[in-house]
Amino acid sequence: MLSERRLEVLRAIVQDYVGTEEPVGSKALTERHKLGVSPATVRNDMAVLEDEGFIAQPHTSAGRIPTDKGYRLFVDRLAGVKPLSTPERRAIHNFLDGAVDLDDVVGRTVRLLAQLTRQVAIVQYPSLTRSTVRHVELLSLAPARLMLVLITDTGRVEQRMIDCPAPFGETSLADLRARLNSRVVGRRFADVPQLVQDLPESFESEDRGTVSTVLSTLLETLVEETEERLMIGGTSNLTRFGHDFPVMIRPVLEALEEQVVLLKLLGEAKDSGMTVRIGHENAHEGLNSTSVVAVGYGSGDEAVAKLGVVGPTRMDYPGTMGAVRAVARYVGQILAES
Amino acid sequence: MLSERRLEVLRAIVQDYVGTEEPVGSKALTERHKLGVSPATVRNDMAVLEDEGFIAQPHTSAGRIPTDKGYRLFVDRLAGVKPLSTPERRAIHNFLDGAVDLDDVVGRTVRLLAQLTRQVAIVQYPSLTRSTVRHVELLSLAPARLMLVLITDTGRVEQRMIDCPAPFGETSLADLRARLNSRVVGRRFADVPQLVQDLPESFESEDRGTVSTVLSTLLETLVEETEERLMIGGTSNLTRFGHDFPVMIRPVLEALEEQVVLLKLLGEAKDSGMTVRIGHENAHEGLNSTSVVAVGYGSGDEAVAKLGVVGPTRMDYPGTMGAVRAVARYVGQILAES
DNA sequence: GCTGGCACTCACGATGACAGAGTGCCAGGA
DNA sequence: TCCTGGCACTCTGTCATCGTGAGTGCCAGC
Repeated sequence: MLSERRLEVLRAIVQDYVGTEEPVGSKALTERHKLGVSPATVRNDMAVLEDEGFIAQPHTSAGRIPTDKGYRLFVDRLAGVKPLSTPERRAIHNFLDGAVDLDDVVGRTVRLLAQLTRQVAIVQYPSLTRSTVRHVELLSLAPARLMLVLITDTGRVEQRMIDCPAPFGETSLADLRARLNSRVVGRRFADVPQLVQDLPESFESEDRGTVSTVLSTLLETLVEETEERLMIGGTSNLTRFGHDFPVMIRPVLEALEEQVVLLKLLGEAKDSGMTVRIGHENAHEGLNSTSVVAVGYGSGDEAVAKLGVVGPTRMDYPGTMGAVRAVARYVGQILAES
Repeated sequence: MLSERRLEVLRAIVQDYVGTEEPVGSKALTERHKLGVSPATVRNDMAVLEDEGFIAQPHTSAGRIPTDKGYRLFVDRLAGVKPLSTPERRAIHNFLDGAVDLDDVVGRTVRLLAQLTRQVAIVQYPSLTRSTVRHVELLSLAPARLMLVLITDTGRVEQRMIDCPAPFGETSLADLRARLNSRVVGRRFADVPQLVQDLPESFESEDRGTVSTVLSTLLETLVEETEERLMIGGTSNLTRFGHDFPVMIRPVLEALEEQVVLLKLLGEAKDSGMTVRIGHENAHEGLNSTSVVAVGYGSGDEAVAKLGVVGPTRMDYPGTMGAVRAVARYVGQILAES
């Protein structure tokens, strides 16, 4: 259907439009790109591309702009991932190497990503359930008050207060702590529920209530959707959205404030490989005029969480994808070292 | 200088302008408010108010709008703090009571405040240094790897990884943990440095290095400016900023992304009582056209942190102040209970 | 299947007229 | 001394008009 040249025309339109933010016409195209044909020919090609739904006119007698479908084709077939420049690569290292703490890593990553892509960055904390248990700690804060601390191999630390049904002695506490750890350390959090199921049975009846309470708090902490956390940054980049920006920006800001929406957004991304969702491909209505580029990251082969950026559909896809991928890889490395 | 009636005129101007977002003229004023005088008289009063710098004209033959100085006078002498309605009060309770966790409390507070005031909300986590030590925990994650966990009476939990210079035995660990806690529990974090100063001396020389490392990590965690954390929300309310909003919004978004700026902003607020900073009274340039309403909150008399909102200078001061104060009080209560 | 030419469309900017809101000032009255 | 009504003036915002230019679609010819 689409000859090589027509694809070339589409690519040129996307590139020009991303650069100039203005509808691009046939004449300008032939001037800026060596297509080897006349404007009239390009016009014919454009008419075809428009029929097929890849480009559109804001109004008669204006240039064309790519549609979501056009960007989709561009991303899938016409563009690669642009590798970062050496200075950019170095910037990533410099910026992330100073982190002292998982919060710090995530915070720096968000800022870095926002800066590199000049868009809104979202970084999910390593998911508990997909991580491995490094340690589980139980502290006694008051006679009938415990604190449960979960530590993952990715450096994430989660804590919960527990009000015990009955006072819990130091010996019982040490006992529970030891048994708990011997069962779960080194295992995946997702498997923890099974591994601790029968634990209350092995305790004296007076302690059994407390042990059950502790375990149920532990399990609650692991519930997906609840345990997910994320950080967001670079919202001021939304101001570069375009001329029609007052209209566009509000729903986007609103969507970005809803953790649930963002988590769903990242959740829709594939577990492996990069996911690009363009305009209306995003389920959330407020994000219908944005594109999301997301990718999983992790210390090993498996992704423990995702990160990505949100920007106007009119974005530099190759560059953005390159930055997102590079950052994700390096964050993975850092987590592996910690 | 300023007669009672002139102040009344200023109040009317502020109220109308806040409501309509449009310069207010003498005729409209006399119609909407029972000033008991004619437009011409109001015009004369306005001329005086303008001479004194309380109001200004965007251009000749337009109505007047209050200046920063005008708002200042309004806040100081013409308006009180508007108490919340019962439904609003109830909403605060309902919204905050479900929190399970300090993160949760802070998160809910931010959302609540943003919703009540329809502005950008900022909530600082309880400062470590101003809180009291509830517990200090040391965990051994690997032979030469410790985790330090600090727990405050306000429910804040902070953790740090520590790489020890030498392996550290379980006995030494228990010893250090016990001595540390016996010295600091119940004391203010600010006093901790003095209290632990001489601790390394009482340890065997082989452990002394590790003990020092632990202590220095502990002290680093307490450094002001570093230990401060905060959460922000309601940025989508910036879209209600006004017509000239594309220009205004960018610097504000940028400022809001800089934790340092925000911390300084809250830091400028008085420790007790409510602080209102109007327009140019804010040191940060990007916030020159915003006002900040901030107040300290705490579980007792003393403030452990601050919270507040950022909005256009053209804001409903009495209402905003009422909401900020009410939320701060209730958050204080919640912290005291936890 | 490509090209040049041509008529047509439409957004955008400049211009000018006009209405409306608001002001400042002044002279007269309480 | 202070308030008021009246009046001339200023300025913005809006609307209609018009010309320009970019861009299109179509067609006939190569």
